[in-house]
Order: sequence, then C-alpha cells, then structure tokens
Amino acid sequence: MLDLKFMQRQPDVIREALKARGMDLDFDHFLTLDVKRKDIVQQVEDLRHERNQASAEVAELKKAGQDASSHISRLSVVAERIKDLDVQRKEIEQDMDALRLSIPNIPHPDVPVGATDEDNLEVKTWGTPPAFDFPPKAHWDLGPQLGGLDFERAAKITGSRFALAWGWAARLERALISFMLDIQTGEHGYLEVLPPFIVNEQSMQGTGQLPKFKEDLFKLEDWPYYLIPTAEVPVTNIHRDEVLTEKQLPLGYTAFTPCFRSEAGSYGKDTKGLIRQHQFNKVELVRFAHPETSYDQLELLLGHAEVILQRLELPYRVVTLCTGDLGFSAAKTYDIEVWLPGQEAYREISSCSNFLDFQARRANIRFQALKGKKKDFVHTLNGSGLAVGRTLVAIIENCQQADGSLRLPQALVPYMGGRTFISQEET
RNA sequence: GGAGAGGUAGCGAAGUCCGGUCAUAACGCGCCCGACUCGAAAUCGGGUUGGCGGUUCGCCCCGCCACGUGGGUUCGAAUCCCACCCUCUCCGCCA
Repeated sequence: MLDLKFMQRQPDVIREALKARGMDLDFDHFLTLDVKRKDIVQQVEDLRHERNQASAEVAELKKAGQDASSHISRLSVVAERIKDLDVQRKEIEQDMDALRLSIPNIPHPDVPVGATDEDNLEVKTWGTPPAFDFPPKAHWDLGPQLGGLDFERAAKITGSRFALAWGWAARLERALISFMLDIQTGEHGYLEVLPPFIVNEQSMQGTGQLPKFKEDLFKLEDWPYYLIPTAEVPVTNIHRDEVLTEKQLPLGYTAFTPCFRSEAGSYGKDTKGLIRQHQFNKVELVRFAHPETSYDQLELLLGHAEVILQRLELPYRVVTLCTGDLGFSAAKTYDIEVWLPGQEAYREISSCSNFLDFQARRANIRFQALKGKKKDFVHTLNGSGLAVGRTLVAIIENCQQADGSLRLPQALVPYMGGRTFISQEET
C-alpha cells in the first residue's frame, strides 16, 4: 500500500509505475474519488463542530437548570444531516480502499523496464557450469532412477505437481534444511523461527497476497484461513500492528516452512519434476530495516542467499527483475538462478526483495525513532535462502557422475551421516 | 462444545454500575530533554498517540475522528442496547 499523501502529490509517478509494470488501472478514478471525499469530509467536520459546541451548551444549560429544548430540536436536524453525509463518505472510502489495495509498489529507478523475464538484467555470474563427458540427465529421470524420487506414487497419493521423496532424497532434503538454517543462524545472525503454516486473511493482506492474488492460494474450507505460499507471510506478520524500537533494527528472522501454491495460470509449465510443485520446502530470510538502510540490507540479504550456493559449489547467476516481472509488493528484486545441466538453463532458486514501507503500511509495522519522537513505518525485505526442492534438483543434476551416481558437495557430507556418494545400490 | 473474565497510548492500568470539565486519557513503567555529577546510578523538573481535513515546501496553528470491530438509542456514548471478532481462565475432547 502506498502513502495517501504521496498518491495525491505525485500522481505522475504512479501512472508511470503502472505503465512500466504493464498494468491497466484507472488511477485517475481514485483521485476523483479523493476530491469528492475531501469535500464531504469538510462538510461533515463543520457540522460536527457545530454539534459539539452546541452540545456543550446543552450540558451547561441543564446543569444550571435551564431549558435547552431549542438547542436540542435544532441539533436533531444537524444530526440527521451528519448521518447522511457519513453514509456517502463511507461508500467513497470503501471504493478508495479497494482501489488502493490493488495499486502495486513503485519500482526502484534501477529496475529495468521490460515486459517478461527475458528483459531481466544479469548482474553477475558465479562458478562455471560443469562440463560432462556424457549427456547429463534431468533430475526427473535420475531422481527416480536412483530410487529417491517417486512422482507416480505422489500422483496416486494426491495428484499432479506433488512429489514423494524417500531414502537418500528425503534425507538430503532434511540435510539441506539443516545446513541452510545453520548457516543463516550461525554465520549471518538470523533468529530461527517456526511459524504457523496456516494464516488468517489479515496476514495475507499484510504482505500483499490478498486481495489481488487469491487464486494463487489454497484456502481452508469453512475457515477464513489459508495455507502459506511462503514463510514471508507468517514471519513478516510477526510484527503486524506493533511498534519496534529503532535499536532493534535491523531484525533478521529465518524460517523453514513448506510452501503451498495453487500455481493457477501455470498449466503446462514445468510439468515434469520438482521445479513447480503445489508443495515445496523453503528456508526463508526476512529482515525488518530502518528506511535509510533498506537497500544496503537488500545487498546483504542477497549475499546471505548466495553463500549457500557457493558452499554447495553450485554455479549460478543473479538477475534484477524487470518491471514486468517484478512482484506486486516489491520495489526491487534480485533473483538467483542456479544452473541446471538437465535443462541447460539457469532457473530461479531464490528471490530477494525490498518492499520498502509497502508491506509495513499494510501490516502496520512501525518503529519508534530514538532521536525525536516520530514513529515511522519500517522497511521489510525477504529472500529465499534457499528454495530447498530446487536445491535438491540442482544437486542431482550438477553432481551426477558418468555411472549415474551422485557425488555430494563436501559441505553436506556431515549432514548426510558422512556419506559422500549416492548410488543405486545404496538405496 | 460448556462456563466465566477481559480488550483504553510503547507496556501495564484507572474510568464503565449513575451518559455531558476522563481522552493529547488518572496512576505506574518505559522512552526523550534538562538539572544535579568528573561521569554514571539514584533523585528532581519537563516532555512523550495516531489518522484525516484546512493551511503549508515543511513546522506551528485551527478543526474532525479513534476507548476490540460494526450497528443502534440520544442534542450528546469509553459509559446504555444489539451483533460480531479476539485474548485469557476453568471444564469437556484430544496428539
């Protein structure tokens, strides 16, 4: 949600942002409503002022034991008029609120203007894609072949876009979660959080999933609750309707959670393998920052996610999302894309964003400044550190050997009970 | 599912029975400024809600709103009435 004053004073910035994002939204209608609203507010306030003063006189008169009936009869007319205007005001404000919740964040000037992910800007690359002297397999072949992944049984248990991992793959998924959490808590100072995986509507609205993206969510029947699409939702909402102190900032939380997404609108995309699932595991990083430092915090956050891939010796690149690819609530997002030999492509494995005060205003997360007495909205950031399922994919595809076995990255060996290789015999 | 208690500023809490100097809201804590001090603690003095409208570059100032949420009664509601939400305690159920 954007600041109302900002919307009133800089409508051109909004119009430009909407255009850059390729959104067709009638922002001028919002401004028209605002003018109407101000007019009514002024009338109501004048009438209320009159009523307040006269009511005080009534009190005086009654206390003095005098007759106040002329005041009272006059004011009953005023009261009626106020009631009428209030109804009008409320209707306008409801329309404005609905519109306001559908206006996305303003992209940072660095964000390239573009329509699709092809317009994203490559910022850096790390590592080199491994050279194979045999045709590398995709994880959806190799995983089942090594006995760790079973998509057919998952389809039986639930349906498409679900996976069953067992044996070494289940263990590896758990190892990755522990590995990631250990680094983020032990080396980067994050506080580990285990939040609810089901949240209410206010939380979804606080981080921007509702009301616009309802179709992407799984909702519980007969409950006003949703399965979380990312830990960003419960973790950011930890401080909803709270006032933090400036001393607490920046605040960093990390959480492992499963994530649930309906993947509406992605029919036919990535139907094979683990890439696009209705349920996947993720270790999330969330930061609450002082407004002045939030872009430094974004660079820091990005680094925290990158470290994981570096330790796992997985080649990747970093891109800045273009305006057309940028999420609704974000002002700037870096995607980390890991190299997948099976697809000969870089694929998203982490998304690190600065939301400025956009989420904080929706969720009402403020901080008390040390000097001066002002309260202000914090800036929120989050990033995957990392998507666990996709990391598993990257390991399977990058670490495969000619004989069809996997050679595990050194960093994971302690987490795998000392095991260095995965081969068919072992499962 | 049953019974009870509660929701007021950053936190705790008074006020609700009996509607009108109790809402920038008593009192306490925290925080900020100042005094004392070499400095600090302690002590003392002062300050400390947010949103909207008018005005403004911004501040100040003037006004309106907000006592969980939404309605109702009334000239006037934290206070009376109705509905809903949430929290806590006990009982039941339960991994």
